[in-house]
Amino acid sequence: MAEHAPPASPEHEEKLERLLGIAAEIFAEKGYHAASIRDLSKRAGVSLSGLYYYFHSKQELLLMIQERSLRKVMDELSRKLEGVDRPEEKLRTLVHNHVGFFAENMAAMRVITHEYDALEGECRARMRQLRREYSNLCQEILREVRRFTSAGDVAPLNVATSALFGMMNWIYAWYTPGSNVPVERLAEHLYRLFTGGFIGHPSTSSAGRKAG
Amino acid sequence: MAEHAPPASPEHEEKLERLLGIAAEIFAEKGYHAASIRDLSKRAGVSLSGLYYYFHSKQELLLMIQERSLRKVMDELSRKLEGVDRPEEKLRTLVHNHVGFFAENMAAMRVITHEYDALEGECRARMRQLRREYSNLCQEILREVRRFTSAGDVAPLNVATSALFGMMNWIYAWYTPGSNVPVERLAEHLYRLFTGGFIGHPSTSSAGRKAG
DNA sequence: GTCTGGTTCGAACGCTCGATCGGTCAACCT
DNA sequence: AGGTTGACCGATCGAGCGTTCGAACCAGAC
Repeated sequence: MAEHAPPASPEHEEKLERLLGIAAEIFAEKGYHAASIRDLSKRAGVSLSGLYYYFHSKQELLLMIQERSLRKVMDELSRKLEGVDRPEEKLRTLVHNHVGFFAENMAAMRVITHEYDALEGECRARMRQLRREYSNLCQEILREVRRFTSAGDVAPLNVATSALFGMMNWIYAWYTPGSNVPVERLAEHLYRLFTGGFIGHPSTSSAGRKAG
Repeated sequence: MAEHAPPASPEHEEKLERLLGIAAEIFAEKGYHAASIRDLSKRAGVSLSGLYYYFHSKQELLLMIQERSLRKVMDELSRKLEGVDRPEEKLRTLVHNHVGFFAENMAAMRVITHEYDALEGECRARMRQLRREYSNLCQEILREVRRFTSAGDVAPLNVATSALFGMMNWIYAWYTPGSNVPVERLAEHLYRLFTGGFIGHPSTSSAGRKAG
């Protein structure tokens, strides 16, 4: 192993990022197993064997796409959470960050949610760890929200967490960015649906801004 | 076409159902493209070519799994909805039916939600139609709920519908039947989360049963 | 016994896939 | 000028894929 160690030169990293982006698009379109390295070769304008200079295997390519993207989501969330104290506002930040990143980076996010099972062995373990971290962070925020509001035990925390991720991740199945529902509005809708529910409760809650 | 028309004899149908069940399991485990007809051949104890007596192609096999399963869900829902008048109860019935069928038929439901894009051309169109019917039914129920309750315009109906399906369909990513959360309880949790939200509203709603 | 038709099978075809290997070529260092 | 190295490529390998085809099996009817 370590046959061709990543030189990490800026140009190298730049081209790698470009390849990962194109690969994410292809994986998102056709699915990991149906997509071929030859597809990537054609669309990127790089020879088949030339691609293997940037990754060891198709598996590693998939892992890099997922790991880098999810890390970006988590890093940006951490940054945005600095200075935020109110639990409900933390939750709101998480939803907006997730949905926003999702809409702006549809291909990669689709690969994360849809091709997780395509990872094998060590690769799967690495992503499982990262996903768990993210999920735990979300669950802890929910715990705070519950403690600091009148939230009863409508559902166990893990069920609520999964439900929230379900709402957010299902976006890829129906939402097309640039539709009549802008991203920020969509995020706010999902946030309110989750906290207040479809029927909603009288007043409470944060932003009074509504109007359409 | 119509080379070997389905004789529809009881034994034929029975064996076909068995094959579809096993195929659903394999597709659910490895994904449509990663799974091979040879896998099905081995697990079913039928020769490779013998399988093609029951379907014309891998595509048709996938279509049959999805179409039959979703139709079952919809038929059973229609049956359960007979005699139900209150909109909220209709919604509750839909959620319980969907989640219940999901948990009891995990493989097929996973194939429906996860391998829809693996369908091509005519097959995709057929399933799109069926999915649209189901989704529309759900959306109409939500419309009724909104009209007959104090439900404000927390979110557009299509967003709410998609959010609900997201919550329900995401189950396959985390829930294992027979865990510490029984299916009926899970369904009720999701129903309440969706209608009342995570923070919830004072009283309202149906079943007063809570306790843990 | 033999005919018939639904059912099953072994063997093979053509194709695409992920991955490898030896080689080329410009850029840089000494 | 000679040598090293990072970046890239054409050709190819072996494996597995979906699908086909003709032959065999095996009830029950005659």
